[in-house]
Amino acid sequence: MVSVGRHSCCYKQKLRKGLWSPEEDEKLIKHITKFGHGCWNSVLKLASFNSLLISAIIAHLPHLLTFLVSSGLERCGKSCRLRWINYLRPDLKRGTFSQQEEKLIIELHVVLGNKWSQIAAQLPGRTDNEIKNLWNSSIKIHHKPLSEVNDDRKDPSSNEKNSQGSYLDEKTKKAAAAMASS
DNA sequence: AATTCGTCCAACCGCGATTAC
DNA sequence: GGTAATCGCGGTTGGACGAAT
Repeated sequence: MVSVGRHSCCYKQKLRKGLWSPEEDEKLIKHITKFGHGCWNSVLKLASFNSLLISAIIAHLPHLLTFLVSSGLERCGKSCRLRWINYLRPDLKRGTFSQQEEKLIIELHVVLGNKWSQIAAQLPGRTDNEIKNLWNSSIKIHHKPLSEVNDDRKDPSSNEKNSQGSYLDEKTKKAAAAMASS
């Protein structure tokens, strides 16, 4: 079985790697707006198809060559998926995490461990990658037992601990526990 | 002003799970 | 049922950038 860590298409074709350019972002957004984001490999396949179509057209329109070729998305589906999820999705919040969000992450981590995608599911507008980065860069270093964290971060204006000494509401806690057990 | 160091974050890699043929 | 392709996740890396020297 071929290792799929790096898609076979990435070996067969000379696909781009590294940082995304604004043009590539625009191309990906356009594609997803048009075709949706259910099948990530279609991004590449359709982009390739478009390239073929475009090639036929530009054979007669040489002056359009530069623009049309540059519009091809030479990325594998996996890379496109990641870019969309972590950066281009319209519902992303971006910006710094609030104290409330940090507390929630810490508490969810106690229940879920390194299940970043499940933690991210409890934080609308945040990605698993963002949360993972936050954890690895700051929270992990200063991580203390939850009781100490609560003492340190107590903010009377916004958050009241519930009866369990937790900032998680019961609904969220139940959801987290259910996910952890399943 | 130049260099080194540390931090942050976007993106890649490898793997397991799932789906398609 | 077996194999290949695809998806999604978590771990890790590398580069950009600011702070310190």
